[in-house]
Amino acid sequence: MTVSNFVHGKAVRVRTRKLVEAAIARLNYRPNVSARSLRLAQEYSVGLVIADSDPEYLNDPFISRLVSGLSNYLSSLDFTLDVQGVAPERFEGATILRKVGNEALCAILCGPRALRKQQFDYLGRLGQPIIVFREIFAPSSPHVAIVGQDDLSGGRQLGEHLRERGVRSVVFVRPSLEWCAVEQREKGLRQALEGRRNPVAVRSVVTVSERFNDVHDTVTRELGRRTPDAIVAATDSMAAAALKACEHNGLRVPKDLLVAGFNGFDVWGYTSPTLTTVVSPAYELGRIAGELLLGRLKRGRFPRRTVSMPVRLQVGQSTA
Amino acid sequence: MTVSNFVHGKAVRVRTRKLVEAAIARLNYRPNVSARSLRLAQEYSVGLVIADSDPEYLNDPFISRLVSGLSNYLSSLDFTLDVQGVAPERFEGATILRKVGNEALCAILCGPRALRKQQFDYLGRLGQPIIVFREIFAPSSPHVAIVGQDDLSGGRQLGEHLRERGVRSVVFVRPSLEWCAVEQREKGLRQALEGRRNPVAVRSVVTVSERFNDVHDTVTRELGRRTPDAIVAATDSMAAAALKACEHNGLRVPKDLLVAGFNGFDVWGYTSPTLTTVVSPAYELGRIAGELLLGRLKRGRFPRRTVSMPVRLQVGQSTA
DNA sequence: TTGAAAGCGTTACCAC
DNA sequence: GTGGTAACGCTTTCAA
Repeated sequence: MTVSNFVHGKAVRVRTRKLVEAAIARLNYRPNVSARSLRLAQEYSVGLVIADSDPEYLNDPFISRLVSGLSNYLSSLDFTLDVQGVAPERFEGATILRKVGNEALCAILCGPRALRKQQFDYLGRLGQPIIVFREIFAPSSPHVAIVGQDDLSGGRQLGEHLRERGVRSVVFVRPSLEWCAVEQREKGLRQALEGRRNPVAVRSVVTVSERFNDVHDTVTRELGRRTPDAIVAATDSMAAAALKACEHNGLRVPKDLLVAGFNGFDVWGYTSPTLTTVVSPAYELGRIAGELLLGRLKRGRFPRRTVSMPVRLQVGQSTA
Repeated sequence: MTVSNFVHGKAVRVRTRKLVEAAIARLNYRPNVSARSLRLAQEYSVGLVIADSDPEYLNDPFISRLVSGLSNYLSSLDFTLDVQGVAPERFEGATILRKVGNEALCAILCGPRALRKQQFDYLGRLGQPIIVFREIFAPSSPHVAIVGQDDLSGGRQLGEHLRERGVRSVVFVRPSLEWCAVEQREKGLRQALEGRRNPVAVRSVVTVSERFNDVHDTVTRELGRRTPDAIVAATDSMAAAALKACEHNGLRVPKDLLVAGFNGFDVWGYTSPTLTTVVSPAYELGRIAGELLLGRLKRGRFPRRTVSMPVRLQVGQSTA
């Protein structure tokens, strides 16, 4: 009865249509997605698994922008986004991966490279279309594509900039939890600063977490040893904390030393002085992943297996 | 065959188990969630619809924390979170509401009160367990519960604080998009400042959006007219932009005027001076909503129909 | 301990 | 234009 109507606008006599509509209203009828999915073998949903030990994983401004971009694109095609954050150690057991309830998956990995590799290979074996964000491994399975940004170049751009500013020593501040993007940023930074005729010394300092207090404490301790010409932090939030630590230690930025970060979302503008940063197209990354994934579902293969978006140096007052 | 095994650890002969395990590995078998859901009439997933005209709706630090709290709690009970952001005008058409693919729903509403009321009533008619965040309407349907925080008290606390600081005129900066929380904050602020023997003048100023530049411009324009004793912004991000506008206009905070915001997540600490703010338990709100919703699914009713979490004034340098 | 059968709500197909 | 039937993959029940 309802069926005939719901064959999606098939020709129906006016009287019948009225009848059906009345019944729908009366019974408060809404189609059951599970039954539909089962019958059609389509799920209309994409899963997103985020390996992050921080329970507030969505606070990361990069991740929240990426998720917005992805979710909005999916929404526009009537797909839903199924999110789950999971501690890196418990990645493989994640419910979102164990059940086939999503037609496709996206993943954001972190942790030591070996662990990430393991997670990456595990994803490849699932046999579902999958997009992994910001990863360096080459897609091994045809089901897997990688969407990222050129963090290596970002690091280099910032390195070149500092070199032009005449910096002779740099401290790079990064969180203990390993992220592929951070590794690349550091690598690019070192390439621009160390490997030349006039090498600039780069020293890495690890903070317990990305939280304000941890970064603030670590940088304060570091400044107690010796004041570098510049501090580069893995993210703008961390750079903001470093800035505060400088202020707290009576150092003026950019007069006594320079400070810079990465991402360029909001934080860079809140601080005094405003931060020099490398702008990430996080929202775009999410949207592109959505496009690739739905294209893959429709046409059966990825047009490209890796996408790398450009990043852009944005000079602020902190390195002026 | 596989069935017997998957009756979830029912007694199985060792040889059979091995056989089944081998088959699972060989076929790369994963149970189909749709079929399972259909059979059991359970979905193992909760939907979250966020009415926000900003496509980057998840960037809002309140929302991202709330979603983290909700999603983590759901994860811990093997539930999934299905997110969709939708423009307030198109709320009722949202895919996430039209299909029964989630056992329960959460909603964050915004926009003019009348529109919100309409959305609220629409949700009540869906007949599914639903939690609405930060809303003032009383739950009409037994399916609906409300989880919020005491923004009215937050506004009052901040108002009292400013009064103690001897403030005589206050500008309240809020975004043009109406949020229930912002209304309450303003109301509380006015209660503390206006309705007394020595009333303090409160003037509301509306910004196009919550974005840095919009707030910065609006506040700069406002400062051109007359400098109030204090600026209170609807959120810390907006307060940070206001702070920058003051700085830009050669005004020193807190010497020339005071500035304060709401939420107390991160931004308050990035600025110079650090911001006075009212701390929101956003992560907790998400977690509590998860508890209520899953409790409701299990036991058939909400133990409470409204929950209101306390907020706390945190004094920073900007009103010292 | 194993397996056969029924049924969840939907859609595709095919008679009427 | 309409409606009956089968099948999607799973779990429950019950008989072997």
